Amino acid sequence: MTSPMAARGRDVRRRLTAAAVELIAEKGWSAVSTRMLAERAGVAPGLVHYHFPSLRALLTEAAIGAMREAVAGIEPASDLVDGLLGPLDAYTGRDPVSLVFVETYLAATRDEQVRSAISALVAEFQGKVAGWLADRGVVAPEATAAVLMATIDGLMVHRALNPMARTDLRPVLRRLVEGGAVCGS
Amino acid sequence: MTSPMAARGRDVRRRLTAAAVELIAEKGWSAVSTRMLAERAGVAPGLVHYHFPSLRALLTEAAIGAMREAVAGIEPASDLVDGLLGPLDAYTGRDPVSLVFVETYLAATRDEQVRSAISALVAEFQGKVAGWLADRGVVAPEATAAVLMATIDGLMVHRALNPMARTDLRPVLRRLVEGGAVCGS
DNA sequence: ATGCGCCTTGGACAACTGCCCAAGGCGCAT
DNA sequence: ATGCGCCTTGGGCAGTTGTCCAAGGCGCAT
Repeated sequence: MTSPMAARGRDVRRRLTAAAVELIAEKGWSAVSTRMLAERAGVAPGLVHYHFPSLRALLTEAAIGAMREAVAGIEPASDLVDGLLGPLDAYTGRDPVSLVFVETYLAATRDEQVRSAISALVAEFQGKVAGWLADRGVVAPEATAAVLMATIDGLMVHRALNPMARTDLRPVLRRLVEGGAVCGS
Repeated sequence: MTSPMAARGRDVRRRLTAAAVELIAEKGWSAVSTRMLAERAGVAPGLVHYHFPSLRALLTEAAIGAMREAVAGIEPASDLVDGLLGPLDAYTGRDPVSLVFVETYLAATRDEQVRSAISALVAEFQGKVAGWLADRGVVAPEATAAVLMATIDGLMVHRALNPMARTDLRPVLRRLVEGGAVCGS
């Protein structure tokens, strides 16, 4: 199906996007350079522009791929707060995934292509969460999902500044999803 | 008290920090250059390193000053959600203030000096909000304040991607501060 | 008018940037 | 062994970067 050379090419592509995710987190989106990328991926500098049309295209593809992957692993649990905070525990605000999320949010502000891609990703996941909330009888599931997602992203950012115990926060977050249902019923 | 020359010097300093805030928002923290800054401030390039020891020092001072100023204007209202969302209405996620906040959060990840300054600023304001919450009988005021601040910052970021009506979100946010008090009483 | 401080200018420096390209390597069919 | 495609290399290009610095300007006391 594929020649050994083509397989090697695909491997280089993968190594470059992996290096991009690392470096976006470490240095920041606009501080990542082609030569940095090549060195981290263990390839020659010229390869970056052979496999990708531009540096921006590489960063965009890498970041969106990483975000899509991170979000794909989240499934509805019986306890929604625990289910959503579980992944959050792994994301300290200083890990690559958290930082790539925030860096990409900011990049979206300055690049329409990134903005539309991220916007779609967030909207899709938010819709999924809204569905889970609706199943549980939470009122205003759409708005609640929007607030819940924003809170999680905000907590990731704030935790990088000032690590806080997730356990203390859990009962407060529960108000978001229970306040509308339990309290009113 | 001050000579005309010294006054001129102070004016240049102010123009440079103002330009820094604009450019951090427009281009991103690490994409701001000395010459960009000088041009925007209307001064010669060499002046940047006369008035500031380094580019990083200028960006840090400018960003922290802008954040301190933005936070200083927030006072407790009778309705806390309205009081905190009022300023949020002005911050669309694409205005200089919102972007400087997020950019500086990320810069704090890579610069210990920025991190400690921002951490103190956030902690101080969070403590103030926790006090307001405690006055209103909200349970777990500290944790609630932490979640509330994170939610507001998260909403700023998400609104830049996908503008959403603030009015729809307000009742959901109210659960955060009322769930603990009203529901239980 | 001489000297002192502070502010300002514009250019120099080496290092780095994104992007491009001639030259070569490799696997494979002919 | 010859040719074809894809992948790879390293260097070149023009432009930008942070930082520094000699030279000059200005207000003011002497």
